[in-house]
Amino acid sequence: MTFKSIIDEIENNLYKILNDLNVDKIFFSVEPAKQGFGDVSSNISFLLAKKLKQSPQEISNTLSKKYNQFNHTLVSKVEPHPSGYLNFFANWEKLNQLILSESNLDEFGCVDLGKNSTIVVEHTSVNPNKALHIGHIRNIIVGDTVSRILKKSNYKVNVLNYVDDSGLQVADLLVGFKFLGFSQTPPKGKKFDHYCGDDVYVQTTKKYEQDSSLEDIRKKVLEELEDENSDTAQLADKITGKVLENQLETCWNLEVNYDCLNYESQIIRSGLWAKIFEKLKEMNLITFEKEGKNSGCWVIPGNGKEEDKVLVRSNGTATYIAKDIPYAAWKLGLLEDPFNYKKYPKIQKESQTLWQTTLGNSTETKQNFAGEKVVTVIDSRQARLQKIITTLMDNFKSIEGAYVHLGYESVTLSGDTAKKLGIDTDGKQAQMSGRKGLYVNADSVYELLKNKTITETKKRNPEMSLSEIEKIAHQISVGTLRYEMIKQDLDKIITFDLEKSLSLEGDTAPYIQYTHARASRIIEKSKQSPSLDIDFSLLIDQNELDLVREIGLFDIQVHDAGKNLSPKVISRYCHDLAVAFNSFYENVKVLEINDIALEKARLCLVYSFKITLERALNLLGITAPNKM
RNA sequence: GGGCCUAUAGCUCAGCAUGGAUAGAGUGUUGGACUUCUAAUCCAAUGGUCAAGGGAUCGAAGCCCUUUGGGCCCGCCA
Repeated sequence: MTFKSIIDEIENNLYKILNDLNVDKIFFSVEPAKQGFGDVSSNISFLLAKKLKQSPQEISNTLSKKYNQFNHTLVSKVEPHPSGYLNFFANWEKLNQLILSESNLDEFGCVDLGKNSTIVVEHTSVNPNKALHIGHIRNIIVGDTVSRILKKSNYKVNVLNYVDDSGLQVADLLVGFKFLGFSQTPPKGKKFDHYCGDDVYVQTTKKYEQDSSLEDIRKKVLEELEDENSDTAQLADKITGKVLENQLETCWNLEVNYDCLNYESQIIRSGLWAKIFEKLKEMNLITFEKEGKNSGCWVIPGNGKEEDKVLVRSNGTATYIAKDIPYAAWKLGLLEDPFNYKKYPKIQKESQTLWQTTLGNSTETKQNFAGEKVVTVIDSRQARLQKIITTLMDNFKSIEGAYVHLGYESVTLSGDTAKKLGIDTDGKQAQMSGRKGLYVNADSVYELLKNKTITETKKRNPEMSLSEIEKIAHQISVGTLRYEMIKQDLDKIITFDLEKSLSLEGDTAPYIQYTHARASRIIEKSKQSPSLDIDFSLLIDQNELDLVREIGLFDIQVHDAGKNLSPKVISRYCHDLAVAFNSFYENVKVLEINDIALEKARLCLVYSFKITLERALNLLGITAPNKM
């Protein structure tokens, strides 16, 4: 049991008291208290004030007296506060034991939101024509972190990456290679994805402005892409395959894995669209326009003042959104699966198998990556389209809310950083643009961070081997980048600045990782080994109790994060844990205190902190070194 | 014109879902703490008409309405 046990005990008893007083059920709060107001607080008296025609303070008085008549093992004192709040003080000897014991279990922090059901998380989904930039990284890290939190919340999670390998952006790349004479070999030392994005794509799109005849070529290339046997499609497969591999390397380096890759080209060739189209017609969800501006088109009628959305053009071809509908339905398992599955040839971290769809034969057994629920991570500029898909899916599937669009605001570049990249915005932040070449590559951010952290680590550990320094620097760099991407709410724009965003101090991953290193060193240096066979009543210092309490809040935070699909909840929790530990570290000595029993008790607490922080950081995809 | 998001300390952000106590962090500035379990740390000072106005409430940063500033979206492009 965790801190939640004392909350549950109080809640139960308060309900019993209400019953005694013959008061209707009300929903009061019982929450961890603010600093200086005991350990747990309830607002129950405010809510009763009107009903009982008494002041909150009087009610708190009554309730605190009554509370003592009920069974309570975890509460040592109830105190009515003059403000009206009812404050509870914990029996820390018991709570210490409960929380510290529980924290040693592997399943500590697990909650049961999913009831072992299956959920799909789709994220990344970048056109395979360029390297990943810092904006894509927000999507990837949000998606990966949410996946990890959902796993901890007892969902079986299938992580998908949709590869847009047949759109305009790919066609543009092919125009560059086939007609503008770009070599298929990048300059020495440059990754192929960087070369495609930085050079071929940017320069090709620039040429469109100068030479309008290229537009026809582009159109032709796009058409040829549809025929999988054409030379163009074969070349596209080769090039997008290489870019995709480079992109995946970037993701894997950031500790992000996937379960399956879905290719847009295959969705199109699979015939899923025709099936969904029939279904939409049968269910009367779309209409054929006989007049007006959309004459001759199949449209999804807009709600109220919303514009109708064209699904099938008057020439019979399907629009962009028409590719997303079958994919959404496929993810929810609403369609017969037309795909076979084969293994992606490269190995992911922890040797997790990465599958990919194929329309050809496969010797592998059929896989199933559909879920009862689906979370699609796409930035909120696509909110309108996603809303249409969500509504359609609600019509298809009986469980309401089965399809969720998890939106987030974009990453922009600070005025300074944009200027460094050659665009003067008058100090204002700037939207990134792949076409204009205005972006910061994820790989280069990682490299910058790594060089910085190598220098810092060397400074502090001059005797350390280079390989060890590299390993630590990697952990800190990945941590820093990942933490930056999720520490604020999804609806806040992240303004990325090459200087400021790479800080290693303050509310950053290294701050948190550092507390882990401190804890590790204490454990390493102690002659005792951490154990639960200790006298729990020895932990009485406020700094100790605050730390125990913070550890005990883990499952409550996971529940919050999982329920609201909110990664930042966990990043804040990690930060709070670290703050509590630093405060403990400054004020409470563990080693050389000439009291073995006390050292053992504190060591148990330090160990408990260390493994809880590791588990919480693991939800963020961050590992903490033992030394740094 | 319609829709979505946003406004809290000089700057970057928590808190808002579920209204209640003294509105919290980081950063910045100023000062202090390393012969100590690692100073990527800690402590102190500084800093707020919670965008503005109205409403409902015993009580609003939070709920409702209006206004304003900022961002994004609204193609038979993807």
